[in-house]
Amino acid sequence: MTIVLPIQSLPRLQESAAARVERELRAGIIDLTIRPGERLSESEIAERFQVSRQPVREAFIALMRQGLLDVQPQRGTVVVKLSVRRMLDARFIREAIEVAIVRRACERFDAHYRDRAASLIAAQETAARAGDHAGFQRLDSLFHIALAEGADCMEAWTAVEMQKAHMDRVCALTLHSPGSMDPLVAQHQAILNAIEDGDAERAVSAMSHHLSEILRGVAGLDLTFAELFE
Amino acid sequence: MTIVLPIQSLPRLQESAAARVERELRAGIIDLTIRPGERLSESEIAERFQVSRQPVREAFIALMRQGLLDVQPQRGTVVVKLSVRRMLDARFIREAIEVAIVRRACERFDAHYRDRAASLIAAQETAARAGDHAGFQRLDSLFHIALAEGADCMEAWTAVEMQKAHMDRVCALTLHSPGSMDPLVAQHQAILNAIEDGDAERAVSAMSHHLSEILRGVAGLDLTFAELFE
DNA sequence: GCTCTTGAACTTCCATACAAGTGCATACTA
DNA sequence: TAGTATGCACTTGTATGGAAGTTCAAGAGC
Repeated sequence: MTIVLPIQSLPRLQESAAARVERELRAGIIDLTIRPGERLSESEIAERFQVSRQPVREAFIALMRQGLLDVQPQRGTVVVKLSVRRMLDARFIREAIEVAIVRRACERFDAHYRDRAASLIAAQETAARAGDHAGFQRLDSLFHIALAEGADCMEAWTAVEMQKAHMDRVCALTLHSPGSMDPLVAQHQAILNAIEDGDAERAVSAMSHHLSEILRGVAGLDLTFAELFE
Repeated sequence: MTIVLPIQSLPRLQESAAARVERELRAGIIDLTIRPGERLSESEIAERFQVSRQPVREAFIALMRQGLLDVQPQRGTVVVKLSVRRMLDARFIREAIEVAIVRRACERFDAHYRDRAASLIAAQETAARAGDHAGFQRLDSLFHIALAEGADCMEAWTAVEMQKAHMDRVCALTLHSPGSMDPLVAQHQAILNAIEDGDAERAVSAMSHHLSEILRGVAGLDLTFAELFE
């Protein structure tokens, strides 16, 4: 007797070419490997990824909707420049949603994700001491996701993710000094503590403060890196 | 001497085929002309709109990102069914953002848009008396947009729009009784009054209450129209 | 009657060719 | 020289054919 796995029910074993191009381009745009203002072209990217123009085009359109590319018909496609205004707008929207998330988390928060959030904070301390910024950033994201999951707000998180990209892109410019991560860990702990206490107002103000502090050190970057800003 | 207008600086005179297909399909999906659970296919829609499959495909992908279509590779595309959960998630996100908008509006609100919001409320009263539900819905949307514009939060509104679709889709099921629009007008007025007074807490609770009342009458629809819900 | 195979008819995904528009350099004209 | 055509090289947008995968029903084999 052979056991037949329901393969067809899985999403798909291999992501599509369009999805791969979009994922890699997105990562490059956010970490500024692909520079703001840079001109892209469907055919050039297609050649680089060894695919046809069509999946590249679909990736371009998707990234345009996310506000990362500017597709100008018959003219060309450019990576949108950084923008203080756009960053502040992103922060405004993100704060609105994440504040609502922690407020709900104070009412009901899955115990499993409370433990997960706590262990993520511990991992962040380790990463901070090791000076592992890339790892820290990944753990930071996972912490916020854990809050959303614990509060049963994953749909809200997908809305946050789009905005987060515009904050991350500007933050990628900052030089990470050795002790820059420690305050963020403490802020995460403060948020989790407030949630565990069920203190909504404290949780909200802790999250609000945290999202402000993330952007500490970006002031003046639009002058230092003027060519990257619009 | 001939005057040459800078035509090339305009966005584009005629929207692309893909944009047109997306716009029309989206409208149909939201007003339930295209029924939840209905099966679509690129070639069928392409024939209906007299375009090739490619722009239809792009429209499908865009609508999938908005959570309105479910594109299953090599299997088919279906209009996602209505979902109470999804509607509540949309309301949660929308409330989070719109509450933040009115809160900001209490701090700074462009006078021009205050007048515009007031005139929109007046127009809503007229539409309500005439029993013009389609017109009322359009005016309702314009009112919320005016708030966002007045508070200088248009980026936030684009985030709201995506969620709004999931609420509108369920609301399209409700039978509009003659007096159902009057309370909504009053709620709009309450929101605007609070903003004019600069009373943030009152504005927030007015908006919150308004967004709750919009969904009045949808309770039990998932049982009455079980085949449209997942 | 039941199980398995097989093939036809669909689907979405990708590659390729062509259409249409933009910008720029070059050459031509007054 | 200044101004104006004009053609070329590029861009994105659309059409179409085929590749890869899924579903389903008909039919062979037991």
